[in-house]
Amino acid sequence: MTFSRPAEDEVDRLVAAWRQERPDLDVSPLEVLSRVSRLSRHLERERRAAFAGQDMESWEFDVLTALRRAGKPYELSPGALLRATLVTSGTMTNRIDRLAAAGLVTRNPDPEDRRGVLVRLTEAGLAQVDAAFTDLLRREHELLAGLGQEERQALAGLLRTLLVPFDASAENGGAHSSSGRT
Amino acid sequence: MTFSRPAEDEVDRLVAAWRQERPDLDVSPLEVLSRVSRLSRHLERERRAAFAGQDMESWEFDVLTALRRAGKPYELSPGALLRATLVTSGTMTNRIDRLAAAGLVTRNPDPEDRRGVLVRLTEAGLAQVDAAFTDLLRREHELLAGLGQEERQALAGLLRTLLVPFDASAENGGAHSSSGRT
DNA sequence: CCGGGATATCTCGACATCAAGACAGCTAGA
DNA sequence: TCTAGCTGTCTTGATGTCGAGATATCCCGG
Repeated sequence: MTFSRPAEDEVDRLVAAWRQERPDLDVSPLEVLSRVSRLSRHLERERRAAFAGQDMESWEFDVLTALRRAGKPYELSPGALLRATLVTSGTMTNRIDRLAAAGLVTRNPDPEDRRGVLVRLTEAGLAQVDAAFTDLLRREHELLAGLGQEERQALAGLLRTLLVPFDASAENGGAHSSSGRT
Repeated sequence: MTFSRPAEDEVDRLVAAWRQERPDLDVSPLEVLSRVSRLSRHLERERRAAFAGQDMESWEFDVLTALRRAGKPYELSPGALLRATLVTSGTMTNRIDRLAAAGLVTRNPDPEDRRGVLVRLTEAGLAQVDAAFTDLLRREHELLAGLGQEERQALAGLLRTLLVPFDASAENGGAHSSSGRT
């Protein structure tokens, strides 16, 4: 094996195998979508390992950053949080329970809607999320080291094109207050 | 709101919020990596919904396609399967148990290594995976409708660059037999 | 003012995943 | 040949997530 072939990834091998087995099908969509799935899985694994060092779980981080982004007073409804993190309502209730038990958020009644609840970051929560976020950015910056500035922008733009249809259909939801998964 | 602004996605909003709250940080990595995570999550949700129509779970599909890709006799070890699907060994044992109970695979002793097992697709498994895969490709093709041929290739290439370091470090694993997540 | 439908959150049970460790069998070197 | 270490698979217990449904409240039209 020489040294200079443009590096192959697992998806290249996977696609080649499919072309062998099913030459009748156009498997080219996998070149993009399979890479998105696999990359996401690797990223998730990295995040998990990295957060483990600072007593922080990946799911905690997702919720806390959504609150942090919202700005003072760092307060969002469970509904806004579940739209931001793309989980179901049952999952979010459970997450809030545990974050509250850990003292990172408080759960307060919404003065304007008696069905509602407002989840607010505590001092401790704010401190933890700021530390973890700074750290995450540093690590993610390294993951992108292989790409130049222009390439990153191109990549971001292409991904946005794929993402817009999904985020648009969820648009109605709730006053598109905040949202997004870090 | 006019109609022609270049469409925004949730990540644009998320990044804008961070720039407001933490102008001291360079959050540009999120433009790429947050989109990868969110897109993957949306794709997963789509797949789940789509497969539900044909008595097929997303995790079953992942395992069956890995076997299908391997070519006749559609047989791989649990180890190869877990590397292909990026799950842990305990998860794979559990998956194989359930697939075998459903009659989609059989579990046979490896004649060359008495610790080993070979998982093989049954006729029923082969039929199911071929049907599901054809269907998946059709749907994934539609998801990419927003991009032209050249854009897809560019996107695939950029993602490969990010993926190579991960897949390379796993390279040693097991005779890089097959692998890949569909 | 009332009823019906929408919305916000929570409850509950099923289930898939992970992490760590148990164990049998392989393999290379003394 | 024996042993030490490695590999491949399975076991176990904890945990997070989903999906469906329950409940309370809101809001609009009549």
